[in-house]
Amino acid sequence: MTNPKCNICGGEDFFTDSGFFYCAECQTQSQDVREEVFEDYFLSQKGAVRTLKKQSHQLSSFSGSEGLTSWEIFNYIFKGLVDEVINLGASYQVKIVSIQLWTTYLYNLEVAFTSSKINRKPKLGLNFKPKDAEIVYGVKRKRIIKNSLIKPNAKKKTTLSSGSDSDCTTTSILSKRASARKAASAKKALVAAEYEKTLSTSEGESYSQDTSYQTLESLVTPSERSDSVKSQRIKLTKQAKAFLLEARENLKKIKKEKNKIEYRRKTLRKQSTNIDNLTLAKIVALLRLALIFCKANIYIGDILRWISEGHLSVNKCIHFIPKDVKIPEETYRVLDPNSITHSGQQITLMNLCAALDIVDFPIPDMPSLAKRYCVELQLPDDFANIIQSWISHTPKQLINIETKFESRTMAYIVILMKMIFSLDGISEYKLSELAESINRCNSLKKDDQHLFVWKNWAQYIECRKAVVSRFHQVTRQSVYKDLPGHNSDLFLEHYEKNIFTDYSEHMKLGSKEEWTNAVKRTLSKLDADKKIINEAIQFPHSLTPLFTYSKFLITEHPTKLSDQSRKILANDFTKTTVNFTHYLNNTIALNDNSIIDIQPQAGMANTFNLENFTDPKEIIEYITVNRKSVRVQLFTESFQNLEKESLKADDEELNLNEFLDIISDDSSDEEHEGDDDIDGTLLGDQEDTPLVHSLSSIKEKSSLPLYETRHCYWFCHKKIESNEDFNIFAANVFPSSFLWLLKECSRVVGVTIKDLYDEVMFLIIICLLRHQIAIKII
DNA sequence: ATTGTTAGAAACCATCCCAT
DNA sequence: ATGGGATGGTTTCTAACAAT
Repeated sequence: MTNPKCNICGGEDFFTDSGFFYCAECQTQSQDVREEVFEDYFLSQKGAVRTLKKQSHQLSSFSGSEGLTSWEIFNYIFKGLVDEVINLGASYQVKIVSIQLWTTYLYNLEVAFTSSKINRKPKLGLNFKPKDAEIVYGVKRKRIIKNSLIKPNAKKKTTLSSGSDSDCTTTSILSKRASARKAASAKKALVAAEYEKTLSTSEGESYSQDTSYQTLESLVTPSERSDSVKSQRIKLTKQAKAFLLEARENLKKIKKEKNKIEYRRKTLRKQSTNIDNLTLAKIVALLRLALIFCKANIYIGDILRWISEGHLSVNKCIHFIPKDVKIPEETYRVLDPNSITHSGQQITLMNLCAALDIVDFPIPDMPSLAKRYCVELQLPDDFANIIQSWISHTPKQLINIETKFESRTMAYIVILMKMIFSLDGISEYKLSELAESINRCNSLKKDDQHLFVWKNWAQYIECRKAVVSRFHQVTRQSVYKDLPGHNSDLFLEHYEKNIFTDYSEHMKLGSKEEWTNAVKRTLSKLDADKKIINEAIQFPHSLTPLFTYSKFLITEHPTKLSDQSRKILANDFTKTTVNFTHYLNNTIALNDNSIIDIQPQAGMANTFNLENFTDPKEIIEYITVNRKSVRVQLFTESFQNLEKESLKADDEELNLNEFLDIISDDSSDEEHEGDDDIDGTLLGDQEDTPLVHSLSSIKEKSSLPLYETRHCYWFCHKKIESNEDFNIFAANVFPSSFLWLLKECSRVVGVTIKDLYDEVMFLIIICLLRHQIAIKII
């Protein structure tokens, strides 16, 4: 490689600080160098990495057979993922930002880029892999495992008695596994006397005799004379040392040997999820962080979906690593992709920011995300516009790194849907009828925009799910997870391509491989007789999966769809409008001079006003969710009015509870009035309205009610900790339409309905009430 | 005094290996 | 072969703190 030159002064010497490259001459930070180094770092592994990491060390005479350290393996993977995500539409900038994050992260781990002057060896964390220790410090793996920290007295005894290398007995706190096993057996053999003995010595003046303490402090690796490579001390990171020191103090206080073992086990276990412990999940979090900094319109949900669809090969990340490299089994552990989840990524992301001292970051473009969700859900354009302007009027201080942008954005959509349609299980269907009637009339006039019909839309969404999941395994899994699948072709095809990784080269056995092969054989056999119904269809990657896939199917494979589903999917709801009030105070003149009179009505939401549940305790029993009380409130005023009133009433923030009480009092009167009227008019009208497209049915002066649902907003506020409890609560309390919408929206985002509803509550309480941000609907 | 938030502990899950 | 241990991860509970 040719040495990069500084743009400013042409110097060729660079030093690193905190993962950034600076020209040695003029001290300017260099982006170019960074990039080149990145390429080298990533591409010519052997040379660049080791040079950067431990340039002048004798150990650099590695041969390929030595294997790679875990960092190098993750380096390949990270590089591979970054490339893939760029292919999927992210800007090239992601690569550059990735370098910065990666180097900073490694710097934090004290692995690389720690100093420009001295070439330090990578330090090891608590959960280091024996292979890393071997490569970097020449410590034999066996040796590490043999001399384990967890091992209690049994070990001490033997080492002490063996005498000679009592002070270089080692340790790795790390090989807990083997050691604990030994500890268990040692326990039996060992006995109380032994324990008394050590106790007395350790309580005594000198700890130096206690091997475990020594290990904690000196962390020396054994020198095996027979070794050609001179073994060295293993150096641990600051955090690791601090942890060990603390553990030492705490261990002093613990009397029983059994408890000591337990303590060691527990405290070490905690370290496994530490951000310092590099795992696949953290690589994905780094990738997401890079995307945030690049303002890419790619979010956790997209990454997870792409992973499951195979566009991001996290599931088979082994392919990123050169064929001839043998991966130690311990490293395989941390390559397990199965446990990467949305909430976990969110937490990891926050931890990562904390670890890297990231406090400032660009705010994602939530309006465009909202637009995207609206496209995916095929919501009307004017609906999307309202959402976008609403979001852009939300105060920025409500957003920080902990914000779950995706859920938050979707929460706006849920709330607005609820304001318009009330979603109490009744109003939305009444509105659908009204809309259909109006549409029927308008269809004669060409230019008029059609109204959004809730129930048709719901039908469309359901149909789309069903159709796509016939051909797309991932969709099938996410949508009909609980239903038994009956398309083994689809499953096998997906499995072959995206899930199965051949571990046999790297892993001992086994059992998993045999098992999966057996299942695959069986499945293949099942289908052998049948003729193949669906050839595998390759779907394009997309940020709006269901929308894109359904369009893809319609255009590319129309013959595979039934007429009816084609018809339903042909609907275009984005061109409809939710502007019901447009028709308010208007009458629609029909061709034959008959007239539909639209009468505004009070909202219908009171039908779900929990009259049945006025006493919170009843609810608790009813929904069998225990613990805290349920607070349910009902709104019947528009938010605009709320704002004015509350501003008038008090300059300071109004107590939320009082506020709610006032409102609900006001509400009850109005509602009841409206209720009766509505039922009367509506039923009468409904009977007369045939499904057929017929004007004659609409008599002169017939009237249709228009429900101004936004004047009548309800919500339930309940703090429920666990997902399961929340599901029970939701199933019992929420109207079915609302629950359905919640489920759909949360699926689009990729979170649980509880996560989404938490954000909905946050928006309502914090944004709307406390900050008094009114939304003007329509 | 009561409530809401929060970090951290504990419980739980799935996977794999090894010693028995 | 089999159960127990280690591991990385997720979810739920809890106790301490903060805010009313």
